Amino acid sequence: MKLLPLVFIVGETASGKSKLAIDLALKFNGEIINADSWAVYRGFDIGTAKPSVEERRLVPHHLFDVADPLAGYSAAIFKRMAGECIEDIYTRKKLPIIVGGTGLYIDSIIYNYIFLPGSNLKERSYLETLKLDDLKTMVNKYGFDSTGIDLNNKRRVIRLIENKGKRPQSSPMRKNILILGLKVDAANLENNIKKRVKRMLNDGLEREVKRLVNKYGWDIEPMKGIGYRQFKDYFNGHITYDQLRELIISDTIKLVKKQKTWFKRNKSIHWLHNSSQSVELITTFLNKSYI
RNA sequence: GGCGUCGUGGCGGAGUGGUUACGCAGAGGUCUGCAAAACCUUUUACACCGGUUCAAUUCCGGUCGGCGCCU
Repeated sequence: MKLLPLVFIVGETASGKSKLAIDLALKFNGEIINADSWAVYRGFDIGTAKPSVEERRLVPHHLFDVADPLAGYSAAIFKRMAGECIEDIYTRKKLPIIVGGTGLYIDSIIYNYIFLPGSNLKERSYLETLKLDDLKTMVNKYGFDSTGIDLNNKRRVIRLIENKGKRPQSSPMRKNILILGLKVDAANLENNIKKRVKRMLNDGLEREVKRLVNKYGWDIEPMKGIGYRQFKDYFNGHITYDQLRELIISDTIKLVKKQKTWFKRNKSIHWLHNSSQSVELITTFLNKSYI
């Protein structure tokens, strides 16, 4: 059985993925699936640069606002939901376009990751209280195979214990996919990020953060994101508004570097330099596929 | 002008007569239920000149610069 065609648009923050996705969805009768780990949270709108109401009216957008900030989210949940969306879009004879900058989420679909069961909250919070050395001792005691596990990384060791030594699975790259990558050169990127952050602040990011903090406090996971956590010091008076803005900008640049590192290793990405290229690539791709 | 004090890599900040402290930033990388996370590797220095010493960033003298006090 041949898999139906699937298009990905990946790349770093502020590279223009969302806009390209809308253009392509309009042109190729597509629907957009979000693969950004922060835009899934309800209420986290401005800081995550979610598409506007008008944009969402133009093209169906999926997997935005699907997570309760208190409940959290994960790559495994994303993979399941995205799978459902993809099937759903196929039944409508439309083209799914997965768009996002979270490498792990993208890979979970490309390589069909089979995640192991989630963690037990009680066990997790207990394991988190232990020191890394104790966790390692535990691994040895139970005889779990730690080959390939980063034993300096507490989270990985905890996962190994939770999984009782079992390892997750993956498959070779999914067939019949097209991965488009958006890249911006360093000088422009920094400029884009500066503009983007200024825009967010003008659009009322401060109000949004204030509202979210009042509702959830600082400790929930999505509050630790860029454009949110930096406000804590600002509200406390430890930094000025200018410092706040610069901090958000530099943290965004750091994020972009990590995103680049992730996508660099996927040799199947077609890196684009202009949007017309993407139209040609998809046209060719769809001619070889069938819906 | 005199006395004292300080002068460490992009920034912050230890320390020593003879193995690069360290943190941040920078560079590279890992990545399967927190991934905008977590973790790993790594570049850059001891203001300048002279002296003592087998050996000086570390001791001594001077120069320059910062800071403080005094006249």
